[in-house]
Amino acid sequence: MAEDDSDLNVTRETTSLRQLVENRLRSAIGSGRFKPGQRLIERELCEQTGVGRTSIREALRQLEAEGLVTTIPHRGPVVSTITANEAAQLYDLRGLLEGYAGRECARRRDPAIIARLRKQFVRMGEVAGEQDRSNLLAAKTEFYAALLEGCGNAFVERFLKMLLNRVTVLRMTSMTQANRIGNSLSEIENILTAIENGDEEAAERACVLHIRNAAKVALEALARSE
Amino acid sequence: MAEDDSDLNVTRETTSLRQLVENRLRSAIGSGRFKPGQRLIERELCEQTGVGRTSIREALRQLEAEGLVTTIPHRGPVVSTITANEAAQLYDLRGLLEGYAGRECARRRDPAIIARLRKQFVRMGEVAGEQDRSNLLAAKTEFYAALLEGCGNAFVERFLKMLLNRVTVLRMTSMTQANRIGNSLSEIENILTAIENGDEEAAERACVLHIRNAAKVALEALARSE
DNA sequence: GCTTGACAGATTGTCTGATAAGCGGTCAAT
DNA sequence: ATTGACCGCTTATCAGACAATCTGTCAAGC
Repeated sequence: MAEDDSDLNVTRETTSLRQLVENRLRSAIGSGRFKPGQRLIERELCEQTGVGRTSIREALRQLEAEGLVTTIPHRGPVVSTITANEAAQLYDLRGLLEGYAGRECARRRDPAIIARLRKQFVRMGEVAGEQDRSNLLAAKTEFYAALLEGCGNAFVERFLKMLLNRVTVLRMTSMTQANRIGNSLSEIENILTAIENGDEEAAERACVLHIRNAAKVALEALARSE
Repeated sequence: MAEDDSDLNVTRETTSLRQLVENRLRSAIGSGRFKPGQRLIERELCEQTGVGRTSIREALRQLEAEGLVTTIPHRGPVVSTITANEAAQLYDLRGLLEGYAGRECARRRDPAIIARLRKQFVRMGEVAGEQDRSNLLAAKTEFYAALLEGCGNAFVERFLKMLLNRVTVLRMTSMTQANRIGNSLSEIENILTAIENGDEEAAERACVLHIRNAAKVALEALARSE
């Protein structure tokens, strides 16, 4: 267990092609470059990425397992769509898991995690006024990442990451992040202070409330768009 | 929505080969035919299943995404092992999710689900005395399946299925199902009656308690085996 | 004896090309 | 308007090939 900070751990960046493709596709879907419902034709992906069909197909299988794409037999993969009903379930579960994560963060009070959370919160405040929302979104993403890692449960972390990917796609469907993102700042502050104070109950409640509010906005927008 | 029970919905049996392979491998792992830590060599799997490498590999990618196998670069896939620490996290999350499932079952009180639960519970009682535990295990599996479906949340259902698969592998690691399975009958009865009564709190508590007890036994056995 | 370096075998990672099968749309015939 | 045959597109799956890389071994050197 002799791990000092002089990190010799060389994690090779040369990941497998499949892995790269997987990440590329994931972010392409998350960013809206591939829209929900859109067909993803293997041959086209081959041309666009420059890799063989093998790697494309295997990457697609993983995304399929994550629920990000749905494969229709003999028709091919499409970017997963989501119904209002499923979206509600998604947010329900997210609330449950993120509540757990918040609670655990508050219980553990890992200084490193808290520092990361606070840093991102501060950054959110700084960039909240900007026209371009991408900085704010980035800070928020980082905040969540810290929250997930902080809960100390790899399974929760993994599942929440999956759910977040799906939520991102949902945003693409219903085009609803701009207004909401500002309002949620105070909610996030509540989460942060509860964690800093080690108040498990409050942290859980704050997380759940935060997700509930997000869910409300998203579901309304989704209903409107149908 | 005119769906009567004369079900014309012909869902093709002829699933894809990849799907079949995936299920085969999953159950081979779940049944202990492939043991944790064991290497799974593609070519051997090809010979054993009689399908090409493509299908094998794609099936492996899905199992990898589920966490059931771990692929070591340029070395190949192995059946995932699990540390005591991870196992504790696994059970924590399972408690959380199954608690939710129990609560939701109690809230919804779907008669069809309740009937299934009760049926399996009765069956458990009938076969509890048998020397061969497989009937009991089957009933328990069915009971869980009904509980998961009954919660009405596809995401919860899916995640819990993943976790259950991992737990099954864990059993293979620590060889500990025989004694426990009998003791849990009364716990299961508590779950069932709480759901039948529509008592959400009690259902959640009963589920969580059930998992906690299961976790304790499993973790002790796991610790002993290390 | 222990470390180092080189070598060989095993296995995956990836590509290519080929064939069969299934889905969806078109279009003529009834 | 419905039916049925036809056709193109795309996947599903296979076989074979080659490079990259991991692992273990074994001899050489200190």
